[in-house]
Amino acid sequence: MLLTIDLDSDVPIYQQIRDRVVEAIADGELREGSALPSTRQLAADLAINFHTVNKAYDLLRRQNVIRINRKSGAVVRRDAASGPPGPGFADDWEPRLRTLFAEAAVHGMDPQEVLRRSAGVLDSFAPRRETPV
Amino acid sequence: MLLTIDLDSDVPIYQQIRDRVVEAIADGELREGSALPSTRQLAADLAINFHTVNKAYDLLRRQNVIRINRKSGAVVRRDAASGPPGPGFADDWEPRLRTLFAEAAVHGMDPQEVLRRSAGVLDSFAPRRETPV
Amino acid sequence: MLLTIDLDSDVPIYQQIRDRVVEAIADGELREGSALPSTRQLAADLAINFHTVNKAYDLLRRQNVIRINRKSGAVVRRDAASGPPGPGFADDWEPRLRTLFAEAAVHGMDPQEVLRRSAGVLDSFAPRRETPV
Amino acid sequence: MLLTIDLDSDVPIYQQIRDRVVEAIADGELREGSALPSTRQLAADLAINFHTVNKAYDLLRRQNVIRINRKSGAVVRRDAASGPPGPGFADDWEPRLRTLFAEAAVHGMDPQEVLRRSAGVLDSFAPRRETPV
DNA sequence: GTGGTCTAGACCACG
DNA sequence: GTGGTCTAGACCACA
Repeated sequence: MLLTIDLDSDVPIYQQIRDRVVEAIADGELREGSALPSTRQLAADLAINFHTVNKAYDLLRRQNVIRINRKSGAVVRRDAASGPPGPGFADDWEPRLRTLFAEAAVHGMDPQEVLRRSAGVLDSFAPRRETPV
Repeated sequence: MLLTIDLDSDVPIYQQIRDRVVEAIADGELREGSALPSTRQLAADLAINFHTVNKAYDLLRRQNVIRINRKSGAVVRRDAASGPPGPGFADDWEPRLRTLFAEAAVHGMDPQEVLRRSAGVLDSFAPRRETPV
Repeated sequence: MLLTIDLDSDVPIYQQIRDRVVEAIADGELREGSALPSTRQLAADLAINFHTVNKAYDLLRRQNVIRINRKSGAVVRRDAASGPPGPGFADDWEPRLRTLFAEAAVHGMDPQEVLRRSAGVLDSFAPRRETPV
Repeated sequence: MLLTIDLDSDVPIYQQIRDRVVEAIADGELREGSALPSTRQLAADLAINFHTVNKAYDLLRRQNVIRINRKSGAVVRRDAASGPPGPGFADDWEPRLRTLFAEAAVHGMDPQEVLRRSAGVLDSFAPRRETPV
């Protein structure tokens, strides 16, 4: 199965689906052009309602991660090789990074350890392919 | 004012308060033993319901960041110098890091840029004091 | 009642709600800061499901027309006095204008008549207030 | 190729075809009596299902823009010189204009700018020929 | 077959 | 009290 979710998590299911898809793209399991399962198919696989999958896909579409086609379903629209982020992206992203790192700092995680783990996560992602000519 | 919040954000207010307090500790503005404003005081300053502040403080307490005494109010319980994180902390924290980084990767932010910003955020925090003897 | 919808139209109800709200703002019936009815209240007034209103409000929020606050509900975020459109707006808007005008042209409406009606519609809108200092 | 469509747009393909044909007539690229490509030909050119083209042509026929003969295929039935619009046309058309202009107003586009763009679009259309005697 | 819309109702999170 | 989430099922639009 492509992705797993935790029904008991306090993170909404549609958000978990979004996160798992984004991670799958970063990992290289999905890449630009890859097809996602149909909403009803994925809903059946995860034993959840198809509206919830719908909401997740709609969110991914609004974030320009996938495109949705009536005929062919959901398709990955961008991956790491699809070009640099839009101008406003970092402004939204870095504050969240700051909050996450602050949490680690307060709980006593060493800055070197934070950096080490950061590098480790980045290394676990798929190497960036060259931008297609 | 110690912390500012955005009433129109989609992030719940109590969560914003938690985040700001955590960041203030990481920044060194608050340290172990520092007193937080009283719930009613902070609620008045932020023009919000004091139950909301209560909820934020309770969350911080459950996360071992502050302790709450009836007499002395809310006091910072730990900062970066208060010792290493508990055993389960990284298991909860790193997946969130992974999700955040995956988002950056998918939107095309260069891994070097991610690392650069990570180091920048860590540098903006207060240097670790020695653990008090 | 603030707005009326046509259940028999082929235009989706949530879209009609969006259109009516946008028109009410252009007409000056609603302005920046005006509160919209709560989702469940409006749903009851229109005798439709609250999820449909929810979808309409969410669409308006994504288009920066309203902001939604858990406490105070939906509030108008921008009107004609809220500053010029974002850079991409005209690129999305003018093609739709072109299609609409082409339809008029093909059906034989005189260009002068088109312009006359255009001016008439614009005159029916509220005069632009000065941007608040 | 006469017309181009965007398979990823949220606008249905049959609607896009209709729009492009109407615009081609307004532009003067097609005029009364011009033949449209056969459904199968156009479907092949656009790499879409020919039923979709059928649906678009049927819509144009119902809107009195083309007529369809088994023998001669689809032929443009009217253009700007084919006489004034029917009595109900403006009643259907102007509300859509109102909605479109309201959107521009709410997003802060200046009324003068709206009129300027309106005139620009009309100028880009083919000049009206005299009605053939 | 695909996704989109609307209805209906339960339950929760937030303030 | 507000909006948000999830479930469930019917029906429609599109290709």
